[in-house]
Amino acid sequence: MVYDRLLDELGPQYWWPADTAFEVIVGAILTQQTKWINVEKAICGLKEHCLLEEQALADADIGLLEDLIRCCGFYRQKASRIKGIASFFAENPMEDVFSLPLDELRRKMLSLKGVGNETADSIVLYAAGKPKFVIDAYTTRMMKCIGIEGSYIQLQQRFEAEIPEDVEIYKEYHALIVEYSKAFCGRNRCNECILKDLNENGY
DNA sequence: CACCAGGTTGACC
DNA sequence: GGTCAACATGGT
Repeated sequence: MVYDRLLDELGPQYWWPADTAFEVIVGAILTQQTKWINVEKAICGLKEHCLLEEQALADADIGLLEDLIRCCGFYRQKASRIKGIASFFAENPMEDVFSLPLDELRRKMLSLKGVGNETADSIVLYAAGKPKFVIDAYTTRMMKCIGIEGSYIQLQQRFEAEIPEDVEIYKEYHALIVEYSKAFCGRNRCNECILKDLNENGY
């Protein structure tokens, strides 16, 4: 299995690095098309200003937010989006929202501005701890390299059908694919070994 | 200097 | 249903 090989080669990644579920959610928006190192800087600044909390972030000055997250790019839309999402969770306690059935929770997250498929699944998996496999650009490219193309949902269904429905495995596998791709794959092609392994030994 | 990073949205077909 | 420009900074 590719999962076992990646785990063996790279070791556990322990994603998502964050102190709280709310930090995961904010980070999920900030990391869109952005290197994690820049997200860490922004998270750090938000923490210094005690803004990594639902009500505080919801009430924060938009100009201050823009300054604090400028290093993440798309800073104007991201500032208004994390503020909007903070307002939602200030009104709807996370514990209540996360206790919704998985599909309902996912739809609820998708209804928030700034939350698309990947971000919704990152929140469901890494913040709420429920089994939804996250498909990102690296995963999409890896699949394309072995001849499998499809919509986000189609790729996700394929993964979820191939591997055990286990939150810890979902978390690690996605993280491993990202780290492996960053280390060994080019922009338009994947490492030959993993492709061969995927074809011959399965996910 | 060109290219890309752990995407999403709204407009349009 | 799908495609596509726009969104923006920081590092190689």
